[in-house]
Amino acid sequence: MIQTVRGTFDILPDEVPRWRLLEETARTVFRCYGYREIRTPIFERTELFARSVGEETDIVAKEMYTFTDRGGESLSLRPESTASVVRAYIQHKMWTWGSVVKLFYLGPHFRYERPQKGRFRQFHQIGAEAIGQNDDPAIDAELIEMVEEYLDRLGVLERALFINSVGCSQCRPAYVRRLKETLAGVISRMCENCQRRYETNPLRILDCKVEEDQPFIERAPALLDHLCEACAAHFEALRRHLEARGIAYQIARRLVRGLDYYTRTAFEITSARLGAQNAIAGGGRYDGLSELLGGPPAKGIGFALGVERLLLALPEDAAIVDDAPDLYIAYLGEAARQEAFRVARRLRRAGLVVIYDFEERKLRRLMAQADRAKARYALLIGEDELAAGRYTLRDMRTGEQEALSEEALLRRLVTSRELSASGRG
RNA sequence: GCGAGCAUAGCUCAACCUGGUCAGAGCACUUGACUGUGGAUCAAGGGGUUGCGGGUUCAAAUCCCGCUGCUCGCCCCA
Repeated sequence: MIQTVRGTFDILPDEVPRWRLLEETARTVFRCYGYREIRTPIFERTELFARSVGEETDIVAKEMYTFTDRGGESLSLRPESTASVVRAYIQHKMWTWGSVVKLFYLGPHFRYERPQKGRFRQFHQIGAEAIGQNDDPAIDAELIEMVEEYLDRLGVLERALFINSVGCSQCRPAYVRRLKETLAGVISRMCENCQRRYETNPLRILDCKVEEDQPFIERAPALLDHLCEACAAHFEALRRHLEARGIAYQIARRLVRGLDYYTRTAFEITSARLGAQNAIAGGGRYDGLSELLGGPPAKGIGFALGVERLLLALPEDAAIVDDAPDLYIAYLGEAARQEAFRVARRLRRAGLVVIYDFEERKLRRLMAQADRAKARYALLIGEDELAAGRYTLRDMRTGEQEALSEEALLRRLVTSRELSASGRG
């Protein structure tokens, strides 16, 4: 039997409503903040990710699905989307669109990782980017507010917002040197991972969770205390903006981001309901990424959110069955069968969800089918109905039945559908 | 890349430790009790080379080895 590839899965019809809820709520909320949807290709030139995400990062070094196409070009399935969006910003000269361009995206992304709870090889992200000449911290605060608003609307509980600043090209290199100097004498006593990070990505040492390493990390200088004046002012302003907006946050002095392009603002939203992979959303500022990709100077901030993880943190009752049929037609006999097909077509044209069985069965079985399909109404067409020119409509909730002409039937069903639609809100 | 756990009917599981009555149950499915009326009840039925391969044994779902897959954790990240 051929099965789904490791780390991938089918989203079956029963689960699709939950996915649609997340996607449609995102579109609704982000649009209110002036963000517009962009759809970039699923694969790009490998170079795009190598230059933006960073050659040395795990994502690029060992997690990308990279292949050579028939033209000999190295391409990669996207492991994230910020690089693509910035590429599009440059390619389509979006700086001419206005001072800050706000875009959002959603779709599948790919990383070759060992699957576990909340982590897959094909996974889905929803994200947004604000790119332009302006790096006003109010833009950062608004973006964070938007994510919080989105999660509030979905009812995601047990979550926390952490913020930090990772500095800029002015202050971070000096800090990293200072960090390495501080740890130089003790690094040999720290865990293997930290020894490796010391060489590849010293900032990540701050993230280490090994108990024995904590005393060393506690004594290490914090990036927040070594920001340049401009970065420090930016971070203070961000805090004031968040407070003015009534958004509760915690400062996580050890929060760093894994991708090379991040600068200044870094934030993360976690949920206690997830497991080891407890980050639902993460993001930050990436001033200078445009230049890195050969574009004009530009500032930017964005975030990405893991759909599979968000699903884990969603309330149980968020699943809504939105495709229950309006009508199940139970016909008896060949003549009634033809009549059923004709009536169904007319009702479907009016937007009603109409189903029937293709097999002849006893009426008892047909009614059971209607019940199981959760149809709102059942329509009976048999010899009596054909002779009278009126169909028997049964309300599956109350069991009440009445004989209706085709016109009356259409009116009744359309009205019923409108009522239930407005009732659901 | 590393570590641990688990693979029995469509689904959830039992039998495995202490090898040996045909591998069972619930749910789901089909049919009937109920000739044109659903949800309940009762009955009958279909569906498994116990993940794959090898070994031990008179005998393997059960014990041993290998492989594959899944899950969780490390790592990394959303």
